[in-house]
Amino acid sequence: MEYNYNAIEQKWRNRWAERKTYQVEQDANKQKFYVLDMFPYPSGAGLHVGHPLGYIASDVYARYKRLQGFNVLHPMGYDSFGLPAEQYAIQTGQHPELTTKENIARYRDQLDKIGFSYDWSREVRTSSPEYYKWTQWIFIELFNSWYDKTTDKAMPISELVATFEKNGNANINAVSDQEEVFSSEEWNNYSEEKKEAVLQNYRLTYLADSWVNWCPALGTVLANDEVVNGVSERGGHPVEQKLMRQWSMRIKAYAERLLTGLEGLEWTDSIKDIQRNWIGKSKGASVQFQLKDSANAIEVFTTRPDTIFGVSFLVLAPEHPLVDSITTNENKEAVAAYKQNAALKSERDRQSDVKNVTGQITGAKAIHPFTGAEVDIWIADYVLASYGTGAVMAVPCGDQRDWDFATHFAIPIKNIFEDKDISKAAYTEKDAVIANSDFLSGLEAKVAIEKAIEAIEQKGIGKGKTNYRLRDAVFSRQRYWGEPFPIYYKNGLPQTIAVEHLPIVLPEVEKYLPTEDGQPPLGNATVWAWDTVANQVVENSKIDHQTVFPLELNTMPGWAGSSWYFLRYTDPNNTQAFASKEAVDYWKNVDLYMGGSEHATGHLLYARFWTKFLFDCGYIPFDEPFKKMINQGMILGRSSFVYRNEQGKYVSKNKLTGNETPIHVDISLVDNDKLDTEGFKKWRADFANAEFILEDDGSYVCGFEIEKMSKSKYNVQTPDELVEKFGADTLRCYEMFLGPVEQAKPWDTKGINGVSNFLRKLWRLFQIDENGLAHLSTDAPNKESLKSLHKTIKKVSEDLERFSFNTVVSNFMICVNELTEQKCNNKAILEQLVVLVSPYAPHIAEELWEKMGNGTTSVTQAQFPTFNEEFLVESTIEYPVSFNGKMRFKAALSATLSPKEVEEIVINSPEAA
RNA sequence: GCGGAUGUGGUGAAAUUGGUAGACACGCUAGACUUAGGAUCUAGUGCCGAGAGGUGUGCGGGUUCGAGUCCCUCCAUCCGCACCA
Repeated sequence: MEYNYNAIEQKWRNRWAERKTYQVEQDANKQKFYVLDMFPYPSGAGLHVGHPLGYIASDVYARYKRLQGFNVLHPMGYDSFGLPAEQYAIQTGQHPELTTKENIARYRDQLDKIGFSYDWSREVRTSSPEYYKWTQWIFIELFNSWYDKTTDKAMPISELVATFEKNGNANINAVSDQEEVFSSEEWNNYSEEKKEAVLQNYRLTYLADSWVNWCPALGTVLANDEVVNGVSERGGHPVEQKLMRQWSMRIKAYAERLLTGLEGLEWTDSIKDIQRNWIGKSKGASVQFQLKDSANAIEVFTTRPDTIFGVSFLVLAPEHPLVDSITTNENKEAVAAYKQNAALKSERDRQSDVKNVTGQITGAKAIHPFTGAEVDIWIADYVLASYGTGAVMAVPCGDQRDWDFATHFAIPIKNIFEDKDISKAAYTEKDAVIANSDFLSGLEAKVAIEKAIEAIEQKGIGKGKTNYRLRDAVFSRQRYWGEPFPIYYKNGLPQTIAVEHLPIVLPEVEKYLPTEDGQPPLGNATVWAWDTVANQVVENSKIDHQTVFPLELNTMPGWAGSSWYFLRYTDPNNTQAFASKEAVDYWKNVDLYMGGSEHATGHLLYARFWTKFLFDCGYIPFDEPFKKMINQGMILGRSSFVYRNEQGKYVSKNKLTGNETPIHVDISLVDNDKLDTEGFKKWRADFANAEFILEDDGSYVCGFEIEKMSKSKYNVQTPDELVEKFGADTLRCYEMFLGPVEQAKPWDTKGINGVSNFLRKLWRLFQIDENGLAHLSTDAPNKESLKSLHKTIKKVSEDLERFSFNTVVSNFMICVNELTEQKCNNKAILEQLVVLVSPYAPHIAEELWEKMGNGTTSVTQAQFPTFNEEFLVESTIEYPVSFNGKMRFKAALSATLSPKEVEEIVINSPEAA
């Protein structure tokens, strides 16, 4: 009987659903294993062949772990808040919820066809109120917490308030923006507004006026990771700096723990490095420079306190708060002009202008703390207001930027390094011996740094300090399709809404655009006020600022819901908590996380932050969300092009003259680079009367390019057609066979026949007759077949353990080829082979499993075969190696021996003795 | 500029610890069979050479009995960061 994959796959899809084969429950007797895919945003384009690559790999692994007896949690859901649905709503008026639902249905349909072993009873959607209720709850928890540096964890804000009432804030060691020190009396006499303003400096999520990345085209602010090269990540629109009152997350509080936590993670070095880089820790010192004509001092941050005797001027960021007050009269105009110029420059201009040295002297002078010399104070936009203290001590001999600046403005450069030439460039290595530096002279830089910090601290003008480049993350978005904040405003002060009244459900609006006076889209809602008596959302008209108050108009960013979703899967329908204690204690964190590396500085950092926070609060027993991560590479599309010339004719590739414009053409109209010209004419109205300049053989040859798959490039390969044509099992094996999952590669179906053949050969081994019966031998298996099988078991388990998904398929092929050649139809052998193959090709495995007489059980309940070395040993070859004039024997390292075994053979060889 | 990764046939790629480089598959060549198929089977296929043989993992060195693998220099490609003091 032929291998009819369509019928078989249909049959098992239904059975799995009926039997709830992949539903898992907590089971204290079984060890858990949590395999998770990054959940997708359900876009209108549907799933393309790139999506399933990671999903298939993780599904293979989940199935493998299940066969090993683990209780495997393998869920799926949707990151369903997002921009495209909202933009579609703006254009068409269709509610984003509707669009999202339709897209999810399509995704689900596509996913089901590929045979994933997801437990769909645990599906989560970030846009469902039952889910975002708990996103809102976490927000409130953050609002009600502050970071205590002494205990190095988040603590309840109520304890902080209690301390303020008793002792003021003098002994509080917090991560905060609070600079003012107050006593308990002062605190107790503060107004409510003042108290809240102070608390905002401590809360882990807070409202503050801050410089944010404002994207006028998108009409919203963006987090740093959403801005790439000065333009928005989505859409590539320009981004400018704007001072706005926004919610922020005090992620900086976790900078050090986010850094050290990386060490224990099995992530790739490159992702860890990207995060390290993003956090950007640097050690150094802060030093105060007293102003000559004022009581004020300028605090600078430096990583090279050892070079302090090389300071020849100070530079402030143009936005530095002291600039205006210190500038001398004769420089006022020039400084103001420089400041204005700097403010007008966009991020992008500033970046492209790096090589251009600019600056302006303020006329003010500071006193060098050790030499007492007067040093000029400049402003320049190479100093960033948002890093360190917004001021630097310039050491031109040791810093290239300072050197460039000094050279440009003809400022004398003092050399404080022994035997180093600084006439052409600064000497920036940390290996020089310091000279001309009083008590630091003669010391090596490393020693000098410590000595300098000591001296600075002794003088009381600064201290050793660590700085992080990581900024607090802006948490407000001026959008409709996101989580509403559980916040209302009383006298302008933010108030939280108690968890029992959550969720605060997204209100209906007539327009999804911002309001005319620039308010976020929720400003269009007419039922968007909070009644503190009835504890519900009521009409805006009822706002009286006594019992009914306005609600927050911003919504949360896309990363809010995705920062904790892995926790929700452990207990997705809980209405009393984000997840029960028992559930998170049992399932714990994700053992294997599969997803793209593009989330390195976004989702992956924020999820780690929230996990650490929830850990601090005692809600979860771990402080890292994802233990092991694999980053699947992007599958690229192969776009096809037609070329239109100036006369409007379409020119075939080999007839091009160079003056034609390439136009993307739908890849479904192209076969083997040849265009279906009739189909092309029908494709779009403007091509209906297309005229062609063809090849000599009368065909039209298209050009191609490897690009990211996207709807607009008409190069999207959906998995559906391949499932239809070859079957899901073939698609699964083929995607794994393509190469290492981590690697980006263009999609290409050339090799799919080979994989398809493999499954057919596997089918044929079972000699299934016209009545669908397998003809297998129950005799004792022969040695040769046992060897083939066990060689494969060994290889496959080793390869799966090291996540080498592609080589596994090759080993299956070798095994099937060998068994075919051996004419093996032994039941005991083939049964184990079926189990072995089932993670890759679950449908055919189930069918064969059934045909072997295991009708009542599923192959998913089988045991993963164990490797028995006794079937392999005789396959080793020994060969002589000439070594130091003696002859020795060493075993050839065929795949069948472990290093230990090889060692033994070397020792036991008579010649070696 | 800094940090990370990668570099192997016509193609996708294997080679886990330094031990027969190119497994497995695509493609290609020749043949067999046929109900002519995107079917199956057989043989061949790194490069040079008729052959014996030589040569070969981005370039150039080094360590080693032995290097795709370890070390150094350089080159190329990709990714991340980028006036971060």
